[in-house]
Amino acid sequence: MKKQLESLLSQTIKTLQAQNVLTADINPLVHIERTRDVSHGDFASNIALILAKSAKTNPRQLAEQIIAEFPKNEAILKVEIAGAGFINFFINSNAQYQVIAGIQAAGENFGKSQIGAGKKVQVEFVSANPTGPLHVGHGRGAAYGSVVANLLTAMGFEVHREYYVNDAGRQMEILATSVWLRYLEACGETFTFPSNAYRGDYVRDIAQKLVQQHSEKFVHASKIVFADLLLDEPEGGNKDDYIDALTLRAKQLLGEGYRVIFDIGLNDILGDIKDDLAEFGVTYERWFSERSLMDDGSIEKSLAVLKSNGHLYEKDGATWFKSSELGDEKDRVVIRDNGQYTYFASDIAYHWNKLERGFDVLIDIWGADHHGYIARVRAALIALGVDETKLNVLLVQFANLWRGTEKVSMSTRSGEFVTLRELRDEVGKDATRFFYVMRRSEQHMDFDLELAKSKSNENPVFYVQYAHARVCSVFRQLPEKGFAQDVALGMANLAELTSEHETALLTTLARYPEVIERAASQYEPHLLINYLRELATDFHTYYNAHQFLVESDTLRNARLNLITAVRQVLFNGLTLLGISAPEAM
RNA sequence: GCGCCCGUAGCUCAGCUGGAUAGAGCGCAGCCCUCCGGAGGCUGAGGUCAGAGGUUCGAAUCCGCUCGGGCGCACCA
Repeated sequence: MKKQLESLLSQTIKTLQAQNVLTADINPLVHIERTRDVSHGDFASNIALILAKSAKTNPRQLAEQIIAEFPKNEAILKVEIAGAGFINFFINSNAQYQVIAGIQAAGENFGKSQIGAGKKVQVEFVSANPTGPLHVGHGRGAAYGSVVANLLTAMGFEVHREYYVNDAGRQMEILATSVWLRYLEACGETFTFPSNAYRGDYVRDIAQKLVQQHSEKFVHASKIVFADLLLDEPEGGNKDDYIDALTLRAKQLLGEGYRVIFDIGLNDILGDIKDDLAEFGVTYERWFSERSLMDDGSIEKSLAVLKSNGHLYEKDGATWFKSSELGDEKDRVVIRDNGQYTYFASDIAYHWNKLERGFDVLIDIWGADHHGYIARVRAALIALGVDETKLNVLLVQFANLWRGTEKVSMSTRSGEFVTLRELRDEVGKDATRFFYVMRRSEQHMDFDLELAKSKSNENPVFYVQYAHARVCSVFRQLPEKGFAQDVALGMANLAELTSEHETALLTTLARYPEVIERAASQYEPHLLINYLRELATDFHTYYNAHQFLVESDTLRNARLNLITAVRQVLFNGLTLLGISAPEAM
């Protein structure tokens, strides 16, 4: 309906241009919006206000002319001018009922479109280092990314979900070293655990597996391991230098064995992350290995291109990228003075690789603490000579956990962070996903565990799911009362749905495709959440005000068709969110 | 210090790319209710949209400034 009005309106504009009422050179963005107040009709346009100036007339007069030329249409009851020059459209009530048939016909496809047909979108999200379990910060990115991907899929895009695995680099080496040290402890060696190593219990668990699989094969006496090392930070040294030195020592002592330990750590943690995300309803088409970019020469190749384009230089033994010339605040190192690539170097290669795979749109979902990274990645893409406008970086702010009025303290340093798995175990998948995407992603959010768990109307997840269950409950009672649904009879008598609750529901249902399109195109899943809460509210209000299972066969079946449509839309929306639509609760 | 994000009811948050009287939930005040699931219903109070400017027919929304909060400014990822 909205689309129809928009196209009729732009037709009208063209007509007026042909009549020289409006100049031909303007090409206004015709925009129809739903009214907030019923006295303003169903839809409204501000087009006259926008064009009045260029038409050298006043808005109300222009609106007059627009209405005069507006094509006649059966669905439109009347068109009015209001206020400063708004054009209000009143829809024929018969047209309002069509949404029920539309929902029935489309079923699970209601709300989907083909706007993105033929376009490939890649969504990269989470991509946490496999150095430990996912925590609640990653959880928000996971929920957000997967819903954005679902929304884009519903718009007809070919969506490719990807997790970039940092399976190379210093952090992973520190993990491997940490595993080895815990392994040594398990084998009876005693020493002071480095301050910069990974201290989580999961490291001990992995070390234990190492013991089981390889017994004492990798044991070296702590005397030798720690011989002639630098000082650790608590002793007045530098913790980074210390752990790097220890890693080097590990490689020397272990030889090939170092890689075995490294891979055990990597595979164990990555496996855990994969399970965790799968249980959270988050799936990927591909887990992209950073190491593969080193192995196949991609990093070398992309740096070579940068070099030949004159964007690299040497300074202090390191190789720098001149990102400051391309919008970044300073230049960045791509090869360290010890010859190792920085994380940024592989990221350049990775983003180049993404574009070479032919995606029309790249979406990167990052934690908000990485925002400083955007400029340099963009700079790199420009320097490589590829279309950097395809890259969209979406930032997700952190979530604070609350238990009622108590803030749950989290500090990564002490290892006392709350994991995503713990959160899911306590709150459940549905509520976790719902709460994570309930707020705009770039908004800091408070996540109340007590509220998320509560079975009451204050809990929005419960409220929405309960609306779905309630419709199902009505249908369970149908045979108990000796009735059976007659869909055709109901469709033929939709005109009996005349109460304000019913017309409100009809409008809300009709809005669904618009909401999905907007949520998808702006990457804002919270719009869908808000919509579902409104739909649930409309339904509960209706439920409280009217008996559905009335004696009249025509009215009863009309109402059953309406609530069937409600159930379908609730189901479709919840499914896009990756949340279940229970039939009873 | 520089950069990015944010500031809307007591609290948590919406606000449809600049529109009509700024909304919802919770909380608060009052009233009603014994009906398909009481996991109710109705009404009300509550706002300098952080502040002061600018852009225009029109600003919570756009632009520059001030204040306040978060984050980032590595040869870490």
